[in-house]
Amino acid sequence: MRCFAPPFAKREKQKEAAGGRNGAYMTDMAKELHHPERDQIELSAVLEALSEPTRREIVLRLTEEGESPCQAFDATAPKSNLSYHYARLREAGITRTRIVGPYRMISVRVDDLAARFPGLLDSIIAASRARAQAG
Amino acid sequence: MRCFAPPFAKREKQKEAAGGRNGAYMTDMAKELHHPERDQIELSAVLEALSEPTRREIVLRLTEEGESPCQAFDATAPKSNLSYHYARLREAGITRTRIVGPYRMISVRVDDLAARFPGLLDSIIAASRARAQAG
DNA sequence: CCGTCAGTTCAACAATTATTGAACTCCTTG
DNA sequence: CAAGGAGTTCAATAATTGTTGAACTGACGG
Repeated sequence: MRCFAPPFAKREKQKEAAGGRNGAYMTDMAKELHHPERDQIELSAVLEALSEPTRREIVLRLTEEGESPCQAFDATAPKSNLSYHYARLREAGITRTRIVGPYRMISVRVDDLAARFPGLLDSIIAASRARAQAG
Repeated sequence: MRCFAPPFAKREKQKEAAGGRNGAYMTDMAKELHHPERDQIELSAVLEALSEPTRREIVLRLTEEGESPCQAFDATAPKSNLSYHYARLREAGITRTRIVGPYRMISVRVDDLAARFPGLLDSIIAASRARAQAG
């Protein structure tokens, strides 16, 4: 946690104009993201994460295309909404995200999920595919 | 919908005492409950319903013991909370409830779920069993 | 350094979920 | 009919989820 960032002179001006924010962002946007260990992946978190349609679509496409840049999903939803969904998927142990310069590559932890909950991801993917084809 | 129930004289008194409720319950508590048709069962609803631990426990026990009276789960949570969970399971198409006098028998729609999302319920049950044994 | 881009964080907001306890409805029995 | 039991409904509440847009951070190139 870096808490000694210098004052943002430019930001002070913008704050006055936008009239929105108090306090500074002091969050450390790390170069390595946290992922739960395989044995920490919880069934409830996985089921809940995958019950949401946007997140299920992301996972479906990732299983079809393999590791992809987050950018590949830009047309799916606004950036900040996607950030939220990526975080939910990652925290649930469903995806892995690695930082490559200004980009992020995201992939499904297929092996971990299969080891942890055999058949679960496959059945959800299959159901999603059937739905996508019928729709 | 029965809308011509007589005024509840006794209830009027209790309302004064309890100081809580306005208006009459006019909901028709039918003898037959609505269940979605097999092809109306939605993946999101199923995943979300089963992401909740109490509901998952109910379903797990039902698959082990077969159709059971709701009473069998009385120790799991308070009655009103159970009513809520039963309704969520039923609406999601996961369980079937039939009314037998003052009792309700509840069962899992195993065949429907298997037909609709092959392998899904099995993998969730298996994961829940593994968890129950480890816990 | 500045400007741009990729993606995140934040706060606000609306919607939804899960829980609670009292009142309710329906059924059964005496 | 009254009483009791099974289970539901209702309204209130707290917590959580999903969305939004502005501000932010870090990387990169000129």
